[in-house]
Amino acid sequence: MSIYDTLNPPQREAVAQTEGPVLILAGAGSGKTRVLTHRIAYLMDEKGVNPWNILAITFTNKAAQEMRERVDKLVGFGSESIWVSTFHSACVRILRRHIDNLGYDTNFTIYDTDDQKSLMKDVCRKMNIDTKIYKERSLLAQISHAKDELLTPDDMEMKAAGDYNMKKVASVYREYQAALRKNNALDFDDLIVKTVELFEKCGAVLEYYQERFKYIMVDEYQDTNTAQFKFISLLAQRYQNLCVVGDDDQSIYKFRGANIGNILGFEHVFPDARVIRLEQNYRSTRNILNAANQVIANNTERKAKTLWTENEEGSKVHFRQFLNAYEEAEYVAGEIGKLKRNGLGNYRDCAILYRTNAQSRIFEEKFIAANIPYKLVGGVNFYARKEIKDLLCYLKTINNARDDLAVQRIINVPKRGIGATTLGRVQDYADNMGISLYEALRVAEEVPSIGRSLSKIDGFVTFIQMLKSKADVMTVEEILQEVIDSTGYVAELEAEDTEESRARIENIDELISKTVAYQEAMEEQNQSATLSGFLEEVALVADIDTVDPDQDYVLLMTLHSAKGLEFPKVFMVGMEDGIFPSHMTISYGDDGEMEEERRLCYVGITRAMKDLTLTCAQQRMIRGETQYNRVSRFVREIPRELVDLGHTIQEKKPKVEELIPTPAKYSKMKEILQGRNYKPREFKVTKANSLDYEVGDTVRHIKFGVGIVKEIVEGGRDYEVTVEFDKVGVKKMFASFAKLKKI
DNA sequence: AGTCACGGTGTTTTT
DNA sequence: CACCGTGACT
Repeated sequence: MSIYDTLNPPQREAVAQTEGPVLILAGAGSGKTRVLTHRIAYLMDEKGVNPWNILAITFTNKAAQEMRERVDKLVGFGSESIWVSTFHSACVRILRRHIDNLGYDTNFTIYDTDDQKSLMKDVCRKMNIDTKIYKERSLLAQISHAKDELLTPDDMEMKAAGDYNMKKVASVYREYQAALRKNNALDFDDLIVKTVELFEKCGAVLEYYQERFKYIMVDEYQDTNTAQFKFISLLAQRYQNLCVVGDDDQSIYKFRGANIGNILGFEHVFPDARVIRLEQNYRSTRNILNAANQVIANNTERKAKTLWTENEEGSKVHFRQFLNAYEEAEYVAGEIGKLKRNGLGNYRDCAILYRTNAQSRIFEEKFIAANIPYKLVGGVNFYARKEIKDLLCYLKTINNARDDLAVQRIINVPKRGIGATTLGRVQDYADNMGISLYEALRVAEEVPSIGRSLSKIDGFVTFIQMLKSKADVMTVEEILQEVIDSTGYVAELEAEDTEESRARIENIDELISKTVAYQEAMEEQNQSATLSGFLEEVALVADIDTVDPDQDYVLLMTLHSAKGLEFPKVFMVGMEDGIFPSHMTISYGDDGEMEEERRLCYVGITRAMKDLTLTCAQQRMIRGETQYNRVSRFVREIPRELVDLGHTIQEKKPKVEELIPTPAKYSKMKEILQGRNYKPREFKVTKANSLDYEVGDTVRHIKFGVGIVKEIVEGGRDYEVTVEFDKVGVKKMFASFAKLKKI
């Protein structure tokens, strides 16, 4: 009995077809991850392919990690030398080695959306562009779209022809790229674009990676854009062993440049491609799957297919309408509470899916009130918090002093008395001399009319220089700690002593833990932990990557974030025309956009394994005004016989004071929620109450093997444990990361 | 230099 | 509603 016997015939075919281009059309829940992992195992076990020669692209880091684990279970060796990563991480890894060929330093900075916006602001100011007419947001959006399509500023200008507006955008694009280059920075889209550029410019580099990646697999292929496709096809050109897996019905990222033509036209680009369809669903009950099939059947732009399942019929799809959003949320919280109390399931079995992030708030409120642990995925990123960004900008400055944006942010944080006027003068000087802001600061005595600020600037420069010189010998954690100590950042917050400042300190502690976790992860993979490595990881994590399947909490997230996941019990909330499908699509969208919304609905429905509940409200507050929405058209597309309507409208007749929160109640809730912004959002116990081992015990570490506990020091957030290992000597580690087992 | 209050504006979705 | 940027004031 081999591991491949558990696969169905088309799955087995997909696994065994290792040579040449392969397109796997994998319906929702048809076991595509199983196919991919078994295929990798097959390549290694049966075909003797060196894992070093395999590249697998996944959509999130979390998926990458899971895939690695599952391959490990199948083959038990060698999975660490497979490249499993997202497009972005793979490109960064390549660029870190070779981007000097394009005239950047290999320690380039990665700009997030905030950084892009401030850079664009600078660019507009310099170009005298009225940001009332040309909004930074929209300029960036247009540039991003151009990059998705691999269009350069020149291309854009040519395309513009007589179009004045587009010409203007093209010139902004050009300046924006120049500014990025000056700061030795890349934005998200550049990561892909520059890698393609590198491949096209340097034949030797491309050849190296073509030789290296003899077997390439791409997951969620329907959501790749033109640039990503180019990246992949360049790599696969030589050996043509390219296997892509996707489902055109789950393409939901058109707004971000995903090119559905990549999947629909695959056979055209690779004429000898083998096409394999996986249509048996193993995930959902028959009722849920039928509902999904019926909804998606309303789309015309698709490869026709019908998923089927041998699973049981299951309960009907529940639909409930409420008077308002409060009651909707209360019902959901109630149902989940009931489930847990009756021992019919855990919190982690449940997911709340909504169209927009703004909808999460009210569920958080009700979950807090009902004492239900939850984790919010998405929304405001941890790394976007002020205190975190400040500290990261110190690290960025130390790592890449050409990053003017980072220098600008921290030069007066904490207050050093270097104000806007002084900074403006230095910036002007830098611009005139064609040097970076930081270089100008280093020679500040040559900047005219600086006056008294000179000594303050000198202090700052000395401080950064000191850190730069130490950076090579210190760990990331030590550098961060040094920044915190020398700037007095935390000390200042401690002195403030408010609810908010305490929460900020907690966040900083968490950042410290993240540096430690990073160092340990690198150690485990036998790689060295570097500052730029850490900054890169920080830039590329998605919130979904931090979901811990061992924690028992309800997940709250957008339908987009839910892609690729599955849950026994799913609540799709806010099922109203104007919310989902969105107001934008209904009023301004074309058929294509409506079909994309419908695919999003299909994705949502097919996340559910056993139980699906759709809810909506008759009345809801949006941006300060009350809206009255009809039931979503998607709900009406599900045949009646598959739906359990309950009592059509939930006539709970709430007491007035329940419906409208009293001011006192309201402000209390607000306090809780604002506090939540600063406390870790999940109900995660970072620090165990006690450890199940003590000094003198023999323990096992997943990587280091067996050792004896020498010392346990209780820190604020965690225990620091010192262990003397038989093989690798004495190591210090944090208990919650090390997962030591007493033996 | 830094803080506060006001008014205008706007988000669908994200690596 | 909530955020951001601007402008006046300390």
